[in-house]
Amino acid sequence: MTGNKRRMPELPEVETVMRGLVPHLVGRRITAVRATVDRLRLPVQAEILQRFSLRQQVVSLRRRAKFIVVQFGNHSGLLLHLGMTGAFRICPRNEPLRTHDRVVWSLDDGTDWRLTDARRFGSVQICPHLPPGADPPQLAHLGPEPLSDEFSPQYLHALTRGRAGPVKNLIMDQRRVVGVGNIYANEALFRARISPLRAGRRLGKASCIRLVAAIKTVLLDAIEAGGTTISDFRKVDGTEGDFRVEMRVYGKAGEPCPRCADGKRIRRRVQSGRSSFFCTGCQH
DNA sequence: ATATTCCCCTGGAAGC
DNA sequence: TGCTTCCAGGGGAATA
Repeated sequence: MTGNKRRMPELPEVETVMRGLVPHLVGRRITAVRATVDRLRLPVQAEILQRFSLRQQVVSLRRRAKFIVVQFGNHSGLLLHLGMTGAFRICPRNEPLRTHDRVVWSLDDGTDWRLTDARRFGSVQICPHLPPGADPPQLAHLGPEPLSDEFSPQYLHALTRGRAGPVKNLIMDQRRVVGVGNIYANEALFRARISPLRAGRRLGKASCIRLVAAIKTVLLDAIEAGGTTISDFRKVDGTEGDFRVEMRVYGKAGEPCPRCADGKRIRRRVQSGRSSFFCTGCQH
């Protein structure tokens, strides 16, 4: 079965990780950088990474989609992605490297900031020219943030017009709206009582209102739940925050629907190579 | 143009 | 027990 004991870093997790890093990184200066691999999902350009981050001071951090942007003081910065298994850790500089430590930034307070990523689906990119607050050019194609006012029922309705493809693919398309991964796409569609198989063009205005609200709610709930673990993150002992947002359908194939009175079973179906979980009784 | 498939990678679960 | 196979998913390239 599709268990998810370990939560993938979706938008709420990335937001929480970013917030947890702030007190450790902002104001710090980078004294050394090294990589233990040539590439993650993308090549890790160690020399360029060195050239642009050495002696730089971290001014701020922000999240865009599932990326973390680290702003340096000289209009440069880092663009980071955790992929499927990535995590950051702050630890003493003399701590031995762990198996999956991929990139290590040494900081001027004697600590190391390390990216650990077993499956190497993450990425570390340098942004040589990054004005404060600007989006790195690598992110130019991204759609609006799901929690912004720009992501409205009107917006969703407009972009579903003429779409034959399933609505689930649509809300996971980063060009339309960012940050909705497979897990929360399933959960949001369940909350909105919309089948993941439904064609985009068959979404009426009422459905768009429900779906936009469901996406925002499920993400906000998860951020709130993650927020309670930020103190854990700050313990810096490598333990991961455990999100306690209750999944209602994801990974629950065969279990009774938590909403249908007759207890119809949750179905699993593969859509574009990703598992969809839904109830045929209450999602249409 | 849109819609779908494939690939990167590893560890844990399931199967034999 | 131990080996093999399957499977998970983000994102972007490739393909139809």
